[in-house]
Amino acid sequence: MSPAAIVDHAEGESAALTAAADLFYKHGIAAVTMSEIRDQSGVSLRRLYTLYPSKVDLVSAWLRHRHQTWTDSFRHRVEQRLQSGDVAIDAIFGALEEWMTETEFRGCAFINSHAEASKLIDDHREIIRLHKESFANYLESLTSQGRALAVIVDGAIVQAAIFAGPDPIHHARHAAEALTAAVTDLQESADSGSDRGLE
Amino acid sequence: MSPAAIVDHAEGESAALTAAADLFYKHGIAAVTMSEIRDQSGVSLRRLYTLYPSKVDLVSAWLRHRHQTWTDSFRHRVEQRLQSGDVAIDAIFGALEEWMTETEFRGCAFINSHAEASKLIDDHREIIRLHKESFANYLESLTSQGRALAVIVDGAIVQAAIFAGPDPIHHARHAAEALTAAVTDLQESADSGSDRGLE
DNA sequence: CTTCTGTGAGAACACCCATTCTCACCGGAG
DNA sequence: CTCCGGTGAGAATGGGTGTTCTCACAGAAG
Repeated sequence: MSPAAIVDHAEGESAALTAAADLFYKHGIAAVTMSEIRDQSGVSLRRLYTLYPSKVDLVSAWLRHRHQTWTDSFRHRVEQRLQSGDVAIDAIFGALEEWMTETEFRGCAFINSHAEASKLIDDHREIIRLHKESFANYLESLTSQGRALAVIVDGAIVQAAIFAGPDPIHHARHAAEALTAAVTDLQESADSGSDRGLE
Repeated sequence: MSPAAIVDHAEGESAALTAAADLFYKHGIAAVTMSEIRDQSGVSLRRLYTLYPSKVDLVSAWLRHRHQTWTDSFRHRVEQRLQSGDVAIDAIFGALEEWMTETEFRGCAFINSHAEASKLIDDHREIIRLHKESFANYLESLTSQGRALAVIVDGAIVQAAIFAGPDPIHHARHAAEALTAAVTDLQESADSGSDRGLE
């Protein structure tokens, strides 16, 4: 039971999950075969099935893994911007835009998976709900109006996947600014928020 | 070539399309087999394939049909509310809420289809884009900020499909009101020009 | 009546895929 | 050295699916 043993046991696991993540995200769950995952990962079918007893288990592992990595990456980007002096809305939408302009961007893995309706097990639906719930909570910790902001962001993600351009995210940012500005107005006039170019 | 002949030629076509529409929307495209469409419609496989040479053609016909029927239904609901004196935002979100609370609601057929990525032909992607484009144009004819509103609405649809409750649509309406309120502020009071539907 | 066209019912075909199995092989244990 | 558990490569299995084909039949035309 040395540390090396643990590494040994996990051998190929990370390669398999990485390949699965790449393929599932790019092509959708149903369109990817176990053989393709073997080809891309170099992990044999036999080992694949000892690591994940069925494709369902692999999908499940992918969704959990995706939740972790995506959340980490997004929060990291947001926090970087916050430390650069960005206000919350700018940090959030800057991070989103950065993600959406990646060449591999194909929308939200969880929304996409949810659309493959009948093939999903209840287990998967639960992970999807939890991811969206977690994301909304995070936005809520950054701004008031977090739930409404989450709706806007999901709309932007979906439209960015359908139309390839940058318009959806700009419209979303515009809506988000109106949303938070309205609250700011209510919250006392305070200083005169000179509307920066909302572009 | 009497009118009866035309009817004869179309015999079963409507039944086939109705069944396909129901099944595709409920279960997703890939999950529905031609045999299931035959069983539910009563149209034999042979006739099915003379009407639609391949499943791809049937999917294509469904998307076009869905665009028509959904758009008609939505506009009808909106116009009813407008005539009842609702302001544009209330008419739009009232119509949406009515749709989303139907028991068969499973999100937007176009967003869902788009998520089944690799199985879609370019033809289908184009229909999906056109539908969203058309919808945004319609919102734009009803309110200023139509594009941003379209983003919010898509977010609400997606979240309503994931979470079953009414919260997403309420958050969306809240955001939409903030959006138009902000513009109204800028535009001074002014009167509301009632745009007739275009197209 | 016969002939021809088009149909329904369903078998047949030609794939594809998740999952399992075979078998030769390799490294460690005794 | 032999023995053995676990492995990779890939074939086999069992089931499913889009599409086509067979065949018997119904009805219009001659």
